[in-house]
Amino acid sequence: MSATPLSQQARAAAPYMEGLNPEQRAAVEALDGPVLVLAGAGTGKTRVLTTRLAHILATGRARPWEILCVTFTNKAAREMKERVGAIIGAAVEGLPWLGTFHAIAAQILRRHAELAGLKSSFTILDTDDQLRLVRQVIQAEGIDEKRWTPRYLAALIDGWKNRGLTPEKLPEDAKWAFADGRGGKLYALYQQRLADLNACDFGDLLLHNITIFQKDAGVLAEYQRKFRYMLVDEYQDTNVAQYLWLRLLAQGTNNLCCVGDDDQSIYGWRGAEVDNILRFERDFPGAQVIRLERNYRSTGHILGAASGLIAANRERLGKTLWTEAEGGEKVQVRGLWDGEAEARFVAQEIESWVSRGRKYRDVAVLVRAAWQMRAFEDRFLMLGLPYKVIGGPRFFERAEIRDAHAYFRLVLSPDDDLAFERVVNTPKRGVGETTVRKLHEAARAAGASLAETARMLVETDEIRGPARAGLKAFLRDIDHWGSLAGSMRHDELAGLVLDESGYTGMWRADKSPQAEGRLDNLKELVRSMGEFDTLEAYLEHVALVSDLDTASDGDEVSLMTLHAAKGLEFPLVFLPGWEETVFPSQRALDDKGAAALEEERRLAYVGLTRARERAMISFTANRMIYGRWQAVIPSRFIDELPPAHAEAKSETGYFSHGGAAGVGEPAAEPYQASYDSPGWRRFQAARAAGRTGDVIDGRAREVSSVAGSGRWKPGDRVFHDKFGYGRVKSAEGSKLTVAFDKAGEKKVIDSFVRETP
DNA sequence: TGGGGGCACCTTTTT
DNA sequence: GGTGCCCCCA
Repeated sequence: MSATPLSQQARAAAPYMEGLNPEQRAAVEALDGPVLVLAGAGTGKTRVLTTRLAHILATGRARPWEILCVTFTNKAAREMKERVGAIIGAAVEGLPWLGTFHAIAAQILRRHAELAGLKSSFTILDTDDQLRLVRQVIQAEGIDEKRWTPRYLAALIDGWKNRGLTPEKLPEDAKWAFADGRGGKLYALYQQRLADLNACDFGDLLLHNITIFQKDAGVLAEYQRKFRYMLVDEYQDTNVAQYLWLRLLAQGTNNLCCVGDDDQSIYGWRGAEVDNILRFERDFPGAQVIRLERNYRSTGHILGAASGLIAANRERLGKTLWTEAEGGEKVQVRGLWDGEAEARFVAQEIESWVSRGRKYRDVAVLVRAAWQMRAFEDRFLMLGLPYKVIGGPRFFERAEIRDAHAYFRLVLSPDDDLAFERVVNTPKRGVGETTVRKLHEAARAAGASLAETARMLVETDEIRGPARAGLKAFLRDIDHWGSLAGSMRHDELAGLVLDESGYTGMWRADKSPQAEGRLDNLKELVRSMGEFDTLEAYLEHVALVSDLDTASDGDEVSLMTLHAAKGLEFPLVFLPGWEETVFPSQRALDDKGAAALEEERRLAYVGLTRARERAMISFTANRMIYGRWQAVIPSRFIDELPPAHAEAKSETGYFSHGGAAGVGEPAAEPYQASYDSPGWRRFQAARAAGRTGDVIDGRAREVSSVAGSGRWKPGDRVFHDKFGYGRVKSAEGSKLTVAFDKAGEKKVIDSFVRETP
C-alpha cells in the first residue's frame, strides 16, 4: 500500500474537518494573509467560521487570547463560543476577544480610557440618554428645537461617528447640515458634555478606539502584536468606523479573515457600507477571495427564484449558488383583496400545513415593517393560532427598566446627572420642571453635578416648599443605598431600592392595564440581576445587549421583520405585503433612491433564502396604511422572479380575473393562474395603464390615494370585499352612499373599488 | 405641578 | 389606527 499523502494524514487527524466541502475547507485552511470568504445564504458560513477558529487553535498557530473574533450580535457571539467549545472541547472562557464590535471596543477603551479623556469607569449611554443630552446642548445654544430637532442632530452625529469623524475631522460642508452651520459646534459641545459626564455613546466606543490607536503608536502596536489572527463575521454590514478599526489592527500580522455576503447587506440605513466588502481586494492587497456557493438550505426553486431576483442588482460581486436539492415546489405568488384577506389566507395555509403533521415552529411570517404584524396578530389571536413576535418592544428599552437602571446608576455614582434627572421626580416628589431647571443653571455655574448642587441648594432658600422636602428625601435615600452597596447582595439591594424609592409602589397604585406587566418586568429584572457578580457587571452587560434571552422552544409561528430574520431559516416562509410603497418601501426610495432599491431587493433576497421547502409571497390590491386606504400595485420584485421558479396562483379571482387592481367577477371555481395566464396579463396591463382602482376612505376628510373626488356618479357599479356588488346612490364630497345588491340596504362603507368597465 | 385633551407623527434597528 | 408629545387649564 502506498503511503498516505501528508495532507490527508493531517486531515484525518482533524475530525472537525469531517464533512466540509472543498470550498469550505479552503476557507478554513487559508491562514496566511487577508482572506475574504464570500458566503452565500445557507452555505455553511458559521460552520466555516467556527471550524477555522478551532483549526487555528488545534494547529497551535495561536493561543485563544491571541485571536480577535468579531460579530455584530451577542447572539452570534454566543453561538460561536458554544460551537467552538463543542469542537475543541476546551474552556471557551479562554477566548476573551470573541464578541461584538462594541463589546470588544468597550473592553479596549476601559483599559486606555484616559487616552480618550475618560475615566475607566465611564458609563455607556443608550439612545434615550443620548437624545436628552443632545436636546440639552441645543437648548443651551438657544436654538429653536422645533425647527432643528434633537432627533435629527442625534442622527447626524451618529452618522458622523459611523464614518469615523470626530468634531475636529468633520468636513466644513457637513457642519452646514444643521442649524445654519452650527452642526460642528454642537457636535463638539455634545462631546464635551459626554466627557464632563464621564460617559460615551455607542458610536464613541469605536471612535475613541480609533483615536487612541492613531494617537498612540505604542498602544496600537500592542494590539497588533496581540491579535495574531482576526476573524470578522457579517463583513457586509460593517461601517466606515469599524473598517478603519479593523484596518488599523490588521496592519500587524495581516491575518484578517472576513466572512460576508454582499447580497445580504441590509443595514445601509444604519451606516453599513456595502462598499467595504466590494472593495476588499483593493483595501487588502494580496487578498484571497473564496466563494462558498453550495447551498444546503433551500430547494432548487426557492434558490432559483432568489438568485433570479438578486441578479437585477448592479452593485454586487456575483455568486452562483447551487444545490443538490433540485426541484421542490415553485415559489407561490398570491394576489389578495386587502390586509385582512391576506392574514386570513396566511392563517389558513398555516392551519393546513399543521393539519398535515407539520409544526407551527417550522413557519415564519416575514414583514417589511412592524406595523404589518398587527393584521396577522389579530387573525392569529382570533383563531388561537400560537405565534410569537420576534424582536418586539425591547426589554431594556422599556420605561420601567430604564427607570430602574437610573436608580442603580445613582447608587453607584450619585453624580450621574442623566440618571439623576431621569428619576428625581419619578415617582412624583414635587420636584418639577422649574426646580430641575434651577438645579441645571446652578450646576452649570458651579461646575458641579446635579446631586452636589441639590445638596447645596436644599440648605438655602433657593428651593422651598414641597420641592425642597422631596429633594432632601431623595438625596438621603441615595446616600443610604450607596452605604449599603458594599455589604448587601446587589440583587437584594436592587429590590430594596425599587421599594424604598416608592417606584414599585407607584406602579402598584397605577390602575392602567399595563401596570401589572411593568411590575412583572421589574420582578424579572431583579431576578436576572442575580446572574451577575456585581451591579457594575450587570450594568455593563445591559449597556451592550439589546434584549433578554427569550429562547422559547414552544411550538409557535414566528412573526418578525425581514431584518430580524437574517441568519434564521424555516421550512415554510410567508412573505406578505409585496406591494409598491410597502416593499420596496417608498420611504427608503425617497431617501436614497437607486441604492435603496438595491438594498430593498437584497432584503427580498434575504426573505426568500430563509425558506427551506416552501416560500409564499403575497400582495394586496388595497392596503390600509396609518388609517388611510391606499390602492396599491404589486411590487416590482414580483415581476423580477423568474417564471421558471415562481408561479402566480389565485383562488379568490381578484387578480387573476381582475381588470383593475383585481376588481372583477369572483372566480366561480378556484382558479389556477400561471405567469402568462390571461388574468395575470390583464392585471399587468391594468397596472401599466395606471388603472389601479379607486379607493375611498369613508371617514376621511378627503379622498385618498388615486381616487379623484367627484369621479363617482350615481349608478356606478362597485364591488366591496365584504358587501359584494352594489350601486352608488349618491356621491357628495367624500361620503358615498351605496346600495348593495345582496343586502339591499344603504350604507356608508369604509372602502371599495370602482369597477372598471 | 400634574392631568387631560388635542394634534402631529409614523421604516427597517445587530450595539 | 395608535401613540407620544405639547399645551392649556385647574
